[in-house]
Amino acid sequence: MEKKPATIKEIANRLNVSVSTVSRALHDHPSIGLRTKTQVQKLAEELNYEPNQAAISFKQGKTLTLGAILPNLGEEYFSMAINGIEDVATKNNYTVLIGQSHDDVEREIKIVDTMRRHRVDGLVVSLAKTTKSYEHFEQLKKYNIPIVFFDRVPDDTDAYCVSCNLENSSVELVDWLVSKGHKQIGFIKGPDSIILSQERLNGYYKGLAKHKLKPDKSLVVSTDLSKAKTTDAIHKLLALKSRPTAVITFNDYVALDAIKYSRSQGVKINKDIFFVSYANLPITSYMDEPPLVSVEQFPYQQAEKATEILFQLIQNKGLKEDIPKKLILESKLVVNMEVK
Amino acid sequence: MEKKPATIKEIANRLNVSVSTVSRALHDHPSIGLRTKTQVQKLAEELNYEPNQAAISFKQGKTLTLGAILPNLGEEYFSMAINGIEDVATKNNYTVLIGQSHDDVEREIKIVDTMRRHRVDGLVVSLAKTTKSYEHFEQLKKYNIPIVFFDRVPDDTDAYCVSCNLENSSVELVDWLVSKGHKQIGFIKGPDSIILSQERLNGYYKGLAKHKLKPDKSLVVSTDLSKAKTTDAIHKLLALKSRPTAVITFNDYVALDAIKYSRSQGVKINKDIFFVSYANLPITSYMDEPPLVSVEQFPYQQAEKATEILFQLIQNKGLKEDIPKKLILESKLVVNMEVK
DNA sequence: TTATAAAAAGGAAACGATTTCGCCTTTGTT
DNA sequence: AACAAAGGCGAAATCGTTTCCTTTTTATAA
Repeated sequence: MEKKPATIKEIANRLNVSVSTVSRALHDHPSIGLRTKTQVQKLAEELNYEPNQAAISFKQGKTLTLGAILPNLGEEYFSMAINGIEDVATKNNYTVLIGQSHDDVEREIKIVDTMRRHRVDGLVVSLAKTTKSYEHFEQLKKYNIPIVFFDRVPDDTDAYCVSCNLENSSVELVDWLVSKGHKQIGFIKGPDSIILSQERLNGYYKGLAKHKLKPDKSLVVSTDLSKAKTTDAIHKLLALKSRPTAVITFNDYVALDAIKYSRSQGVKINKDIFFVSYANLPITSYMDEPPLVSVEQFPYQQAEKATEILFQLIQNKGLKEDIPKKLILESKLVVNMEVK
Repeated sequence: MEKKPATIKEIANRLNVSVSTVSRALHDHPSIGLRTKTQVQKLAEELNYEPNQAAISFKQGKTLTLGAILPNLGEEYFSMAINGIEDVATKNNYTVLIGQSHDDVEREIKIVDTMRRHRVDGLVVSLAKTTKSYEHFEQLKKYNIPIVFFDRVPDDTDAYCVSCNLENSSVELVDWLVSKGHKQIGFIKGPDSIILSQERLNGYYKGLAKHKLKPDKSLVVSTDLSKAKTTDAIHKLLALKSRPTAVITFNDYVALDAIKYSRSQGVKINKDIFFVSYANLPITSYMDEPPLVSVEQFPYQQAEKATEILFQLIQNKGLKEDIPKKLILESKLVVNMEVK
């Protein structure tokens, strides 16, 4: 019971052949005779032989391991994303090493370090919301470890990124609200460090312009995504003399916090004030008063695409010219049918 | 830019010392003189030397990698658990290889295989709900890969397990309901393959007995945790001539599905029927009508403990006698304060 | 000084698998 | 019958580190 796993050497000894023969036999190499081949394979089976992945990784300089660095798996958005990563990895016979930054740059840096030491073959990353400098990722180039970012992508033209275009659907969000008769549309903005915060805002302004509504600074408030700041933000909107009749929130979590606070202030949700949002998370289906409309950002697909691109990078160690640096998926407006 | 990472050999050559000296210098070995030591360390710094983890893993037969096999990270319960695993792993300088079974045994088996090939040093596992045979885990003993299960643990006296005692709090759940005047208490049971399903039920019966309420088979219905089956289950309860005034559900997700369906049937939640549950997930805090009481099962702590035990097993390759096979944490009744 | 111990450093094997090169048999061709 | 081609296999290098065992150098005591 305490015996070590069988090695090629052992098989070789027992059969009185060389290790090279065993290795080749196990790989179905043409230069090994049928007799020896079957003999070897049979014994390997019997001895329960498993190639030592660590040895192979070492020899080949490939670990068959991918790193995934995400802000927080507790957010459904990212747990959906990890599924995309895992699925593609599995298809390619890879495993996934995980690291959560918990939206903390320091932690992110440490994780990158660990991943590098473990010599992962590549990295799929969604940035912490506080990440502003990308040095820790730059380093990896020296080690030839390719990276693909998704969703929370860096502001770096040279990086491979997969993200969702939110501007168009932000405009559509305004379209939809206007079509329902709204003229005072509030906007809860996310942190500037997240690039897509700006994209959402741009769409919002474009949408207003499209409908000849003039933008009103007081209708735009910010949150760092914490419950406290979100509450502050919605509080400001509620306190306005001309209260908005609809509010676009950064994402579903922000929407939920905002909705909760609003309700506590006696606001009738989706009546006095309509809430619309981004992400379209499954958990909102459990809500009694979910955001009426949410922009689906396809986290699974984003992560899936990102991982596929990563594999291209891993394989095409040479010609990377034909791999697009920026892949932009289109987001999609989803109207919650159950409501109304 | 295309140069390979620096190796010990390179450092040795440049300084005209042997590789063994470099290796020892980097490890602060006493038999290396201060002069050489600092020289080596300085050059290592300059060359940006990083030990090749793959080589070390290979040499030492340790990968500094842990496997975590969980049903589904999309469930908040397990994403909280993975945090516990990751935190302990990080503290021990380990990384976590992840695998989601998605509650499918076949997938679970494949993941175990992959993990074994990658020669993880140990495994933290929460079983798929359909897992009934544990052969795929048994095998790992041959490879000396220790396993610790948590929450969804096997029915195997020989396995290391960390779980929560739910019987006591199930009794308390009944206590609480009875104290609120309930006499007709429904129970939505989970699948038998999950051991804790039975424990919950036992507690329920004990609780009834304690208060001299006689058990009524028709008040106990089952779900496989899918939305459809849960809906079936709650439907049966609602159809009873003597409807329950309170329902104990398998977990928060089941509660949410049941609540949703009940509401659609015109039931006034936590008025006509009170819902209580297990898990106490953060997402329920977003609900307007969450389960009134939920049994906190401390997923983070369970996973944390499990991982700590795993490290003991990894380290004490010899004397495992003093490590408890079954660690049982106590669950805790949490009354949702915001409601009522 | 010399003998001897302690300190510092080097040599080399080992870990498990892959792979290049080359050797020795067959077998086939003319 | 002679020689080439191909089939089947082995030896050895290699990947980067660690570690046991020597060897050399330096310091200390006799």
